[in-house]
Order: sequence, then C-alpha cells, then structure tokens
Amino acid sequence: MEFTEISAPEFDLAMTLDSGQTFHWLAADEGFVGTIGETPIYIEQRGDQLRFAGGDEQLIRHYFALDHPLAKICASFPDDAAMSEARAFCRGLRIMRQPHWECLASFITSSMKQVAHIRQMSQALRRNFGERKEIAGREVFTFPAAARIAQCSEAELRRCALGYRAKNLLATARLAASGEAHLAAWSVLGDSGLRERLCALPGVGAKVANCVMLFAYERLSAFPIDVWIARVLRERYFPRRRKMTERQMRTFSDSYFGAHGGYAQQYLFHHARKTTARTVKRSRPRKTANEKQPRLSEVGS
DNA sequence: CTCCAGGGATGAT
DNA sequence: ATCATCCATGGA
Repeated sequence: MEFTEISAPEFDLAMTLDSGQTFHWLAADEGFVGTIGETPIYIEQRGDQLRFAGGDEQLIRHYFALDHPLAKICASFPDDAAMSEARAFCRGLRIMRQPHWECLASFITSSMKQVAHIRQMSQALRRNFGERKEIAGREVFTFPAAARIAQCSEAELRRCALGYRAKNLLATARLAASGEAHLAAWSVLGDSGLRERLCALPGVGAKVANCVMLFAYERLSAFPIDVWIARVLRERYFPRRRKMTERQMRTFSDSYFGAHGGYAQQYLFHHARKTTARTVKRSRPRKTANEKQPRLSEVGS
C-alpha cells in the first residue's frame, strides 16, 4: 500500500467525520475508509500529520477544506458563553467540501432521523446501488449517481429503510439526472438564488437547503436550524422567552453569527450533540403488566 | 415498552 | 401568514 503523508495543522479528522456533515466513513485500522467522489480512500491522523492512500494530496486538501483559515474563522464567532464552550470543544473541526449530489441526497434522507440511522441508510444505498471499490484491504462503495437512483423503484429505495423519504429522493434524483436540476451549474448562483433552487426540489426545505449550501457549496454563512440548534438557541440565547418561532430564530441567527455562521452553527451543533446528557429518563413509574394492550394477531412478513 | 430524531408537504385556521 | 397533522423507521 502506497501512503502519502501531509501536514494538516488545526485539523481533527475523527471529530470532523463524526460531526454529522458526512455519513459514510468507517473506522478501519488506525483511521477511516470511505470515498471522495469515485475515489476510495484510507486516511489516518497522527498529531498534525495525515497519512492516506487512494487519492492525491490536492483531493484530500480540497475535500477536508484544509485551506480554510480556521483560526480566523473561529475568531470571527460572537463572544458569548455558549459559543466559547463550543469553540473550545470543537477545536480542529472543519466544514468539508462534499460532492453536490451525495450531500443533497443524504440530507433528503435525514428528515426526522438520528445521525446513526442516516449513516445506515447511506450505507444501504451505497451497497445496493453504488460501485464497489477496494482500499486498504477493505471494500467501500461510492454513493450512487443521481442517474442510478433515478432508475430505482420507490420500493427498492424503501428497502434501504428510507420510509416516506424514498418518494422524495426518487423525485429529486430524476430531476438531477434529467438535467432539469443542474447542481453543478448552480455553483455560480448567489446564496438566495441557490437556496431558492434547492428548496424547489422534493424533500428539500429551508433546513436541508442550508445543510447542502454549507456542506457542498461552501456557503459558510448558511445556518441550518434543526431540533438541536433550535434547542441551543432557546436555552442558551433566549432562556426567558416563552416560545420562539422559526421566523424569530432565523432572523436572530442570520444577523448574530456573522459571515461564518455556518461554522458557528456546526460547532454549536456538535458540542450540544456530544455533551448533552443522554441519560435515560429517571425511573418513571411503570405500569404493571396486567394492563397490557391486546396485540394484533401476528401478521406475516 | 416509550420517546425522539440534522423535516417537509399539506390542509385547516 | 401561522398551526396541526401525517409521514416510516430504528436507536436509546
């Protein structure tokens, strides 16, 4: 195996891959295996050094955005308690540059799903419809192109545990495959124009559009508001307010977090998700078993 | 078992 | 314009 070694200061590979922006990298040996576009990659980190196989330096630097001026970006965050905690916790976390379609498709499937399950759906789509590759003695699968998904039936996609999301993924895949939705060409659009195009796609609303803008189009001010971020805004920024509407959160975040709001958002998201006590609710008194609901008679699978 | 998850589309106020 | 409901699935 041919390895290349490069310097990558101010970067935390494991945290970046675990921060809920990409969903397919798997732990392998001392590092991870996955794909960057069609290229299978093995990559590991030792201190400030990255060792990788399967791609070239330019591909790695671009995908992991090693050129982003992370210190300056972090210094641009607003100076408040929640942001300072997140910034300290997320040192080395970078916003990657993902392929347009792969990112869009992944976030269409993300609706009302935990990160762990989005990973599961991504793997299922790859294994069933992607191209098999080998790297570091392991098999990896590329994310299926829009044209390949467009050939699938809704039932095939549902077999990847997509549920109601299958219909949206299929419809958007057809638009992308036909060229009616030309994702690459949209790179030249301004933020509002790009957001408008994305939101016109089936299964894409403001939240998914902002994720795709941030993670695939390098729009670093895009600020996705999911249930975690909404909770952070309510609890850390407006603890007195009785209720905050989507509109109020949007107005605040767009004006408060600045030109790199997307980075700030990702730091707040990752910090909240990794530190919020996930303790099972305190021994809630349980109903005794004699009130058990009558079960439907067993149905065949 | 219950609760919840990187929401969106639709129809009713 | 805001609000309620439904949509599937599996981890915790």
